[in-house]
Amino acid sequence: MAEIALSAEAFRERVFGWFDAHGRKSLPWQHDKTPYRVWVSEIMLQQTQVTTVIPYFERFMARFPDVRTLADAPQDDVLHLWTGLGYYARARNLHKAARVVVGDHDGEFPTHDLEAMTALPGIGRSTAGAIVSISTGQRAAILDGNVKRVLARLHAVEGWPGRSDVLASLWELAERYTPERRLPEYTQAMMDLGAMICTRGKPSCLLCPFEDVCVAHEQGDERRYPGSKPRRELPTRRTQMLLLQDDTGRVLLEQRPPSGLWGGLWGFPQFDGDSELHDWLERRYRGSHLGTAWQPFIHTFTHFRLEITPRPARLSDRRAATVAESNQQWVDPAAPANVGLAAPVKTLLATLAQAHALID
DNA sequence: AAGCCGGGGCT
DNA sequence: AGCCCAGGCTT
Repeated sequence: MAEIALSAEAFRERVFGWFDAHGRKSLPWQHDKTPYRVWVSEIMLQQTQVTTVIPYFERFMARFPDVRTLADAPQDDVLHLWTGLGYYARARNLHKAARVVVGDHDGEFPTHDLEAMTALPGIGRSTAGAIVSISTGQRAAILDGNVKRVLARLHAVEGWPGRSDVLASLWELAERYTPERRLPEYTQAMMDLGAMICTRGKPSCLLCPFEDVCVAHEQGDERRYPGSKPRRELPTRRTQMLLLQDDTGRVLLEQRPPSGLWGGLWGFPQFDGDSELHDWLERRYRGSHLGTAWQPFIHTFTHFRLEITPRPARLSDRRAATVAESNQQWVDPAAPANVGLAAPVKTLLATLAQAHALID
């Protein structure tokens, strides 16, 4: 992490200056900022964008105007108003937490006690900080996705925030900058900066109050921060592709199912293993001669690697080639019909066209 | 530490 | 068609 040429106090002053001029001040949960309303909004906003949340929040408040109403309601009613928002554990936890607040805290959120707040189902460290700072003005830090992005770029914090050391650095910065006054404004401002200026893809650095001190901006590489999740090693699947030729050199293609991998494209008959291949060949093209397998090769997708073993084979019976089902066709490898071909299939056809004479 | 939850918006 | 989003919980 790099330090910046700006004191914590100077940082706050710029945050407030920017918020007063440009921050959001009229979202539905920004008036009547009771712990209850702020809580519901924060839970709804977890992993969910503001514009999506607004109508849900309005309906929820109309039906459950306070924590006791919510606690008294059947869970089905709560889930009903959550339908379409996703992450339904949020709704179940919300309902549970309402009952805890009513049962254990006399209907009042324990906003004087961050630990008691985080003990409520569905409220972690950041959400607790948001509820407390926004609804009571007490000093409490937040570190949601927006603030992570702002701070990671400002200080060029390396690494993926899923790592505990990176997260600890970001929390340290969050705590450092959190002011003593105007907590509701500060908290909202930091989230607004992340959502409106320091956006993930194309940040508006020209409009940012920290354009002159931001280390990521100085590096000209804002998108490098926060570090992205390290890609897991891709799993490898294996498949065999049957290159079945008739005695004129034409090869059999089948159309794949309309959806899924290579949906609707044409490819060679594919098999997971030898026995499936043998069974199929025996049943459909009895007496065909299966040649020596070609060298397997790898085709990479976004989410897995496919090891393809080409299996050349030759029809014994010339008449079989004249019979093709509707999802099959015999094509000349040198001039395949004008249909969609998956990349490795296209490659194999080209190879086949060249190596034609070698296949027996 | 990693997987999971989920619909919607964005590129 | 992925990737990401005002995270937190479970394993």
